Amino acid sequence: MVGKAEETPRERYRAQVRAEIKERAWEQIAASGAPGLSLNAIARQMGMSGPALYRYFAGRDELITELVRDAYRSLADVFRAAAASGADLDGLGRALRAWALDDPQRYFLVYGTPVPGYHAPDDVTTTAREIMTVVLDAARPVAGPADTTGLDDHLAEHREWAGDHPADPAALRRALSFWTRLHGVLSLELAGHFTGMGFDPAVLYGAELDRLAHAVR
Amino acid sequence: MVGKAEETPRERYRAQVRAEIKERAWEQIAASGAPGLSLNAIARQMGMSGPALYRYFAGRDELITELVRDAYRSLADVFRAAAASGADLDGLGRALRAWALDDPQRYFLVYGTPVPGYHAPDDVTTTAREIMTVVLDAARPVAGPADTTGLDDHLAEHREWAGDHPADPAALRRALSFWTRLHGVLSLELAGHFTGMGFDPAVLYGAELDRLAHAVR
DNA sequence: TGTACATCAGTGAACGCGCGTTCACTGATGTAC
DNA sequence: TGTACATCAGTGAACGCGCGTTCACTGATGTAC
Repeated sequence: MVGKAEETPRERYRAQVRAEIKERAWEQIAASGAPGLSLNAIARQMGMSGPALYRYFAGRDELITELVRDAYRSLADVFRAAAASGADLDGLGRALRAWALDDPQRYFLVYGTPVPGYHAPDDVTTTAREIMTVVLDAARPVAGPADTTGLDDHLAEHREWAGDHPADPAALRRALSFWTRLHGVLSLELAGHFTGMGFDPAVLYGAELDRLAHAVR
Repeated sequence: MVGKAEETPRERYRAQVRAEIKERAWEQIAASGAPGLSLNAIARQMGMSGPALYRYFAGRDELITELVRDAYRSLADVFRAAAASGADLDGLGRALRAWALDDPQRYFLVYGTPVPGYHAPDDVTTTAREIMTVVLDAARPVAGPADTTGLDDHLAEHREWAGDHPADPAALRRALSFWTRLHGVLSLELAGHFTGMGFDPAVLYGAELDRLAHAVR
């Protein structure tokens, strides 16, 4: 045995099959949405029998939970990478749109209509916080005009969600607006509500992002 | 026969049953989301057999389509009523939030994650335009500062969605922002993404609406 | 007012389907001596 | 190096379920003469 974390062939194989199951699952979600995800259909597509999947996942719920986790993780990674290479709020906004367009159903799995009854695993809140931290970091340097709505005061008093991040109220406000405004444009675009309206969603998104990056007024 | 539009007892009965089917359908959607809607379950709840529903709807798809239509119609009515009693953008924003909170799954049926493959009936675009017109009317009187992002120019050149509404580019921009920004806050709130974050979604919504009502900068 | 007929709401059985999941098993792969 | 054993991936049959939808029918309600 040489050193640590040796991986046996069997472990490698398991990891590969697990990965392929997830891939097929994403394909299926892309094709017919998360509610239509079927274990048997995945197995069929992989040329194996349904029960075989139970070697890899405890059941349908666990698979979906894993996909949700991966989706959060994926966005967090994208954001961290962007930040690491010097992206500001504007850069994060572009990264977000690229990530969303890359796989709309993945975006919806995270930010879309919740299935009544289903609850995401607790550990994704950690990843969600990680995402928020990156945004808060980027929201900090920019100084915008004062808030006239009383929102800053409210946020100053309710900053649990920011953890111990040293952002000032204006940055909290900007980070939140980054989230809600971009989601507003993005989710309507991905849901197809802009089709046939004439304008280019990218321009709308860009304008919204511009106003955020320079200052939320 | 007295006058016009006489309604026979049978017609009245039919209308009642149809209405009850829809009610139960909404209850079911509220409980387990639109994808989980089942004709048999509705029939069971009404104390009748499954096939009986086929007297009232051609099938599951037609029922859902009807619900989508009703949802759009409902929002359009709310907006028209608000506008008729003198509501400005701020009033429309409040009406929108009330309508959404009143039945979150109805909101999601209109603005939520689209089911790949399903297409809303064409005639809802008429209702959607009606909704947009009310917003455009309200967005008109307010004069805000100039746009610095080039969005106004773009919208001036792509105003198909506004029909022949005489709104100027700034109003087009404000109307669109009304839609995307409020949807951003509202959909995240309804999906539960703000729970546990500390702040009050109503305050965030109110602040966003304030900035819209006074001027989109 | 009464009778013959037409309309139509609702039933029950049935079809075919796909689902998630369990279980006892076969057969291949890896491990220990 | 060879043999005995343990591990474990995958199968096939089965269970129970609910779904949407069709079909031939019963029985009540309404209509025409």
